Amino acid sequence: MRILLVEDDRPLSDALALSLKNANYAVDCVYTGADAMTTLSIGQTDIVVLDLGLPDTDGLNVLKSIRKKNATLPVLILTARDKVSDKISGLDAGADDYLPKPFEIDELLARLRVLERRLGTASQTIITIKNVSLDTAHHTLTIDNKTIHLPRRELMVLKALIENAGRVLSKNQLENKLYEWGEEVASNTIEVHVSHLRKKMPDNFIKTIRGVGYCISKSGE
Amino acid sequence: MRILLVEDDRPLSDALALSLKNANYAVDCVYTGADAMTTLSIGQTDIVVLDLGLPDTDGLNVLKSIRKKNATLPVLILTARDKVSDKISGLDAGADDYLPKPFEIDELLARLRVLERRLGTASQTIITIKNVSLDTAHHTLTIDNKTIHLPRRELMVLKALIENAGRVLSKNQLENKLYEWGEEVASNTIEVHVSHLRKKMPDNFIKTIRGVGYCISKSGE
DNA sequence: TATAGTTCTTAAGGTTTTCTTAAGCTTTCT
DNA sequence: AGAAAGCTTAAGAAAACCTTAAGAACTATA
Repeated sequence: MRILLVEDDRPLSDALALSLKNANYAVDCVYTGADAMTTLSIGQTDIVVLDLGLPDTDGLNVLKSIRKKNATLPVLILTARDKVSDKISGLDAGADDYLPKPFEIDELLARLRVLERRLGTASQTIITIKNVSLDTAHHTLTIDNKTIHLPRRELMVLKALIENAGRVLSKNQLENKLYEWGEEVASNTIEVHVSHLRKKMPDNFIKTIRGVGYCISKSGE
Repeated sequence: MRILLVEDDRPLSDALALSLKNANYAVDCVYTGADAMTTLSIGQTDIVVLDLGLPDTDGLNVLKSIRKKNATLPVLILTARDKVSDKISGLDAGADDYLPKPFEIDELLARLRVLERRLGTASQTIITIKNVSLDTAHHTLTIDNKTIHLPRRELMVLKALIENAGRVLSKNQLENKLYEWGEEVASNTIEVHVSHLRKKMPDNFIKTIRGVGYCISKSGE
């Protein structure tokens, strides 16, 4: 799950980014509305966390631009303004949620989970397909009542595939879910992780679609 | 657009219903969780506005029942509880939004609009786990009927973990529970405390989940 | 206020796990 | 058969975590 964090206050941005990373999100930080739009045009963002008090433009304008191009991308607004009227205009401009500062990071995380869940990419902590269930909080995979531990990256790959069950994800898309900017990887890492995963999972659970990518079918078969 | 309003306080319910009707919603009013479920089974409801303080059951249970039957029906929670933890448990139980009382009707309406738009597209003093029990009031730890003294910080770590048994707490979260503002710590303190704690506790009582944090399972194993 | 006894934080070094890379092998398609 | 794509494996590098010990910072007591 990849989050675009638009927050001009560096210390706050850094702290948030850290917490988000700890919660296993990939985070791209930008500090201006213009940069936000540029990043969004690349199309890798799953959720936007947007501070309204930006230096270059009013955050609300950024929000409106986002909405013009993408009607469904989840946007969570973050702001010091706490008048009810601000809230209302934010929500009406197309935000999916609104969190007034100061807030507790745990609440932000909870609200993000709501947005994530809504993405269809059901991201409760436990995701189940057939006899396989993945506990993303405890990093464990349970198959037929046997529980094993999964390392971070393998978990991320499996999670992405399960969340998108029925759809094919290319290696590139998977890489984008695993790695942030400037952290790109230049080898067959994904293949390796998939290989490791397969050893731990039922046969043929992760299918390869040659020339396209990987896929887990919704029914598990 | 048809709203199910679940609110047991008659005057409030009447007032809300009126405002909602003025805002062009169809409103079904019920005053108990049981009635709510009955109404929902008819399947005409678009959005649920749910008060958590109901006479017959805890609103959270109603919410969970709703979620079992319908994963996507938008639910907005309304409640007097305003602790962040309440919010989080509400959101995690499947609510789409959360509005603490008292609120302004206009904000409720704005939040309803968001949901609408989307439609288009431990508190006990003594906690015991297995042979370990922690008396949070007296700051003592008892293992197999032997009482052990714990230094303050170790106790805080253990308490946090035990109170959240079954959940994984990151080092960061633990730090947040231990240190106040301006008291932040810049080293591996948590690791050290955990290390010390482990010497005093049953083997494998505190598990580490690499890349995530620490966890004590509810059963102790 | 001095002193002794705890307790806390840091930091360094050691251990274990996890990640990436790269090379060679296998499958699939033309 | 040959080429391209994918799979597997192993090894070194990197990251995360654990342990220990030393000194700083408390606390209690005289």
